Amino acid sequence: MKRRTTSSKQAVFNILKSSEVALSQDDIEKKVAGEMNRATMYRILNSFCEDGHVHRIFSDDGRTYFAVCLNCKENDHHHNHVHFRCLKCLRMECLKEEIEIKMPQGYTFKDANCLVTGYCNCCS
Amino acid sequence: MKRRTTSSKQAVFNILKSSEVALSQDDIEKKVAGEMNRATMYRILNSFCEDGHVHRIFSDDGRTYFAVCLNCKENDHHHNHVHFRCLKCLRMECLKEEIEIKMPQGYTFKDANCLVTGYCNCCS
DNA sequence: TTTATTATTGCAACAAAGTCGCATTAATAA
DNA sequence: TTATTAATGCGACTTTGTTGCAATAATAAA
Repeated sequence: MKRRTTSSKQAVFNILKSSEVALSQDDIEKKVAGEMNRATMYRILNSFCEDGHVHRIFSDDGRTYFAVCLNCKENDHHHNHVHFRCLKCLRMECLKEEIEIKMPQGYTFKDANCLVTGYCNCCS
Repeated sequence: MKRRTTSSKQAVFNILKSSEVALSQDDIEKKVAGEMNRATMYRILNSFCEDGHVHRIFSDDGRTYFAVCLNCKENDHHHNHVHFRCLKCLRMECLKEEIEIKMPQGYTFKDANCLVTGYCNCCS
């Protein structure tokens, strides 16, 4: 299934790319110009994740956030950096810090999703 | 609002206590003897979390898992240990390892939810 | 440039997790 | 034993996310 370039995809990608924080589908819907179907947007976001352009962050607020992969090379996605969600301004951002996880004997690591909540420097 | 001891609460707590893995509401419903209303169970689980007897794990499968606090003292809950979910047997367990997260300047830490996916020693 | 192919979109319906109001039941205190 | 109010069950609801299907449009082929 070869991917096709569409204006919807470009719009979503530009919003993600120009955002300094991770965005939920809801956030993106508010930022996008005009109308875009929710199902379509989820399909776009899912395809970005599959293709490795974007990564998901599963938050404790029940939403999934999306952010462009900055330090990930093609075929080398390391998502074991820490995400931070401010409990006051609700912004979700990627922290620089990476965590090292020693897996127990016999366990195989696949992916990590590390979320820290608290207050950012503006809200502390 | 003083808490009251009920058989439903005891049942849920015993299930959580005797489980070596973290359980979702769905998991508990399957294990509980007889019927228990879903809303009731969520209320029970939420009260356990509020009281600090149980902690939540937000998983990438969209569910919330619950586990008794083992190494947490009253008023000192440190949930910055790592959780692991096996992609094959779907078990969710608490790993011993604790992570240290250096917060950026001005940020306040509140809680951490760190989930690793992969394959456990049985499924590797 | 025109046509054929098939990825993408929008719509509506659906699914699952979790919450909430309200009347009823039952644990605890008086 | 009675009064108080926390806990329960029920049903309706919300939110996040997915899916089938017909219509549309991006790309390849002619």
